[in-house]
Amino acid sequence: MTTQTRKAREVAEREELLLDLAIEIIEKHSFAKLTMDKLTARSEYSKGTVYNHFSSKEDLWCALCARGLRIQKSMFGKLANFKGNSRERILALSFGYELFTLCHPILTMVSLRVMSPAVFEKASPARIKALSETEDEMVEMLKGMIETAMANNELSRRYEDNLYQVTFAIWAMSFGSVTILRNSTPTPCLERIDVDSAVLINASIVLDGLQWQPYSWEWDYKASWRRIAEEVFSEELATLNK
Amino acid sequence: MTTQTRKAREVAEREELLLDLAIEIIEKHSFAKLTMDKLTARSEYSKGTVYNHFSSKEDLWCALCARGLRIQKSMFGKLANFKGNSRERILALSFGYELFTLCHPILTMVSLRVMSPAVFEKASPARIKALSETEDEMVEMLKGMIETAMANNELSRRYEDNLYQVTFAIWAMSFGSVTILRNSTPTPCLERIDVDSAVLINASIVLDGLQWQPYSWEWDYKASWRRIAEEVFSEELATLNK
DNA sequence: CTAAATTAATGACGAATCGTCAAACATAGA
DNA sequence: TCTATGTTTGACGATTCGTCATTAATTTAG
Repeated sequence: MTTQTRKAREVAEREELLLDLAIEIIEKHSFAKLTMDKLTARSEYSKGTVYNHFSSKEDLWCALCARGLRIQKSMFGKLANFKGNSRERILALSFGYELFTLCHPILTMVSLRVMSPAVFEKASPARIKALSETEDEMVEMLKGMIETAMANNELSRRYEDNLYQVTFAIWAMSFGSVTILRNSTPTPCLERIDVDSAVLINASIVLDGLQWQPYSWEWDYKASWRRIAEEVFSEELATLNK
Repeated sequence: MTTQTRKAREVAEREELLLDLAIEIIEKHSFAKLTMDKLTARSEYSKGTVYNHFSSKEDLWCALCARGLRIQKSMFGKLANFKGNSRERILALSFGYELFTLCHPILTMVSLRVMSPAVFEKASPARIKALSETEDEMVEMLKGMIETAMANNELSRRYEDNLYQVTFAIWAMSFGSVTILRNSTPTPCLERIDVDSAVLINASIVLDGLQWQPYSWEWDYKASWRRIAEEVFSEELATLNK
């Protein structure tokens, strides 16, 4: 029915609007200051309506997290037409993830917070389903790239029988590096490393460890890093430096 | 004065007691259910006294986090008398960190939560100082091990001029692996890897990438992992399996 | 086009929580 | 014993969460 779909679209649009407002509140004040009352007050709707969208505060958090994952996925999708060797393409993923955390620090912080059973228990099932599906799609994308490279003999066959282990290694290093860099309190260790290249170096160490060719000493991956910035993510970088 | 020190000791003991109770509350209910009122009710003190210890709820979180770091540090201290090559000793650190998250899941969860500027802003300065000092001590311990190994030519000299970068790489991989494994929602990727050896494998990939000798294919690090369990952490493992 | 039925929006309200502070209490020294 | 200093108490105001009876809007049936 056309009225049905119109209604659904309006609801979806309102939800996006509410998420925009929620982000605005966190930006202006802080994560703790995001309350349902404030969100209601800032919107042109009432509390009940807000609760029609988000079954609880935790559900709102998950909705923000889901938006973050949607953005990540769309950023990863951009490297479909990026030409480069398989290692460069993996690096592009790491680049994209770091760039996401820079462009959307609030959504990043939210994902970190949401990562806990206590939160999931209070979120609506539909929300959780959407969330984990998007996550799986991204994992599968990374795994697909590893599979192809393995078929082409570009990395060690030692982990051939469990590609998910390799996926996990790359994922864990990206996540760990970026999370510590961007969310940790300032510490002497972090002050003494080059923040701009830390993620590239860490990814390179992992890829070297997987004997993923060409090795870091056989190829100028700093140049690749710059090329990824220009050819894939110029748009995001422009808005970031505006 | 002896009364002074007695007073101070009593206060410190009471603080530890309150932390025990806080953990108990989170264990029995959930992180969100830990309220100052409940903590007060469960203790034999009043709200004002509890607030004499913790300037805010966030300060209480930081206190829990500080306890976690103290425990981690004491666990790392245990491997002073562990005999093994330098790679095995690094692995023992990863093992210790993972074991900590298994023995103290609540403290681990808290550390993750606390990792945000918004929380630190509401914690007392003294608490933050204690926290970051303990953290630095652990980073320096790891860095020291890397330094020694570098001096003995046991890993690539490529990162010689910035040992903190190597420190960060190992730290990021350990943190990322454990955090995703233990805090993430169940996802197909994680269901298809061997959770018990994932941290060892990821650490091995990083160490191979650093060309840290002997390589993972030249040495039975699974045996090292078992040896670490027996020789260093048998005590903790016993309480874990009780 | 009107009236009934269904669906959506509203905001006042109860319960729970945070952090404060004037008053009660305890302790140490004169 | 009495005073000065420090500690403990719990009632209280201010917020916040989530609910639900009431009101408004929309759809359907006649």
